[in-house]
Amino acid sequence: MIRVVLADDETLIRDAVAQLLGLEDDLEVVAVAGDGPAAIAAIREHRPDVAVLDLQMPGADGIEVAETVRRTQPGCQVVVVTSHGRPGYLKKALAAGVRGFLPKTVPATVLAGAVRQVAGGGRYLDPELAADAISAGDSPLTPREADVLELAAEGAPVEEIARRASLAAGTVRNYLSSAVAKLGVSNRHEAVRLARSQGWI
Amino acid sequence: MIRVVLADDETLIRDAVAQLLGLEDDLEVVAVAGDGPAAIAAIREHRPDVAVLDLQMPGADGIEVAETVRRTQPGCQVVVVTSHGRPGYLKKALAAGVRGFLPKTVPATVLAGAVRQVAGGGRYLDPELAADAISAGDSPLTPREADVLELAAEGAPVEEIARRASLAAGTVRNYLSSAVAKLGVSNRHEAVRLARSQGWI
DNA sequence: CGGGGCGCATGACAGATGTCACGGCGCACC
DNA sequence: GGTGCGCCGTGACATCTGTCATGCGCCCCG
Repeated sequence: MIRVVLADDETLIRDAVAQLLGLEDDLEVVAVAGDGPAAIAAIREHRPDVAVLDLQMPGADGIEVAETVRRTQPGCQVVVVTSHGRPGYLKKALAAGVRGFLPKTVPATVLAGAVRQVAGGGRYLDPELAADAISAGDSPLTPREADVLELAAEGAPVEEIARRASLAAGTVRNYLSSAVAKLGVSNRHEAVRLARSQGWI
Repeated sequence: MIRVVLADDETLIRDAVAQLLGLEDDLEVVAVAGDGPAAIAAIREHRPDVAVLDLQMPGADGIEVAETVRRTQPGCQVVVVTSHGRPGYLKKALAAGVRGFLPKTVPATVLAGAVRQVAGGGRYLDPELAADAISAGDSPLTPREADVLELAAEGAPVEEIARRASLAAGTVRNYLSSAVAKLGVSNRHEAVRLARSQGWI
């Protein structure tokens, strides 16, 4: 019997997926959680074989939880499920020791299969996402460029970004400018959108 | 027995929720669909008592589907489920004849209860969302302001917005300026974010 | 040890944006 | 039949952005 802890912030989805996994003969959902910290606590307490984590959760996202789990409980394998299949997310997830990664667009049987796969020491990556991640390449942005672009994401003016990043306004403009150039777009907002879609910020 | 058609673009969620509803003694999921047009076709073919629709779907969103259903099959009641509980969405949904509206954060039992409620001719609105929608008030934006703001949402420059809206650049600036003033924010991007969060665009 | 990349900053300039004032047109409501 | 409001536009101005050139210091790698 494979013991599973499930975390997703949407109760309806959590209940439904828990039901669904519970119907499999060899799977048992031993606990569920609605946010990152609760997931960490549940995994610590119930010591499951596999943790199925939503990528987007309040408190701590699936990747942060995965990192904690890897450090504190190497025996627990992590599968991440997400609505947003950004290439950068898959890379970060793999770096965090995640063994399974799939979008919510897959059929239920695939999730069950992935859980079995990682429980047996294997891996399961969604082929589409894996192909995207490989072909997408790494982020061309330097760390500071990414920082600044992230602060620019909410439409804040340069001056406010500068304050929040403890930089001079001119420096912020330079970073934004080089990010825009690297991404081949025409203004900061398109740069934000592109970087977001790739999971670079 | 209440016959249900379920539509959601994420297969995993669709499968899971279908399972879950199917476990209820008095509910029967007679068809599922993964996008708007497929939902319309499935409802036309299977003539369910209740249609449970995700708000975000490719092709036609839950509200468009609801409008079609109301026109062509008044006997089929619609419940809309969403990840994004924007006040404006609830208003639009009610205007489209939707009888039930709830976020995906509710427990599974609530969804089943809502389905029964609307099947019996009643309504079910999530109390939180209903309160938000009432207190949020209507959009202060004029139709054209909303149009222009929507076109500005992707970070397009004024000139492009003007072309796409068939307006003079100065007029676009005026609309953006008045939208920014009405929303009490400091630039167009914050205006877009606020209007988005309220479901006004 | 000498590049080369990166972080940080300044200054200057063109172009885009936000603001304000103003005017005309059409429509609905009193 | 006026009065208001929304819609559409122009022009001018201050400010913000995007771009470019340039400089300094740091650290890593060959």
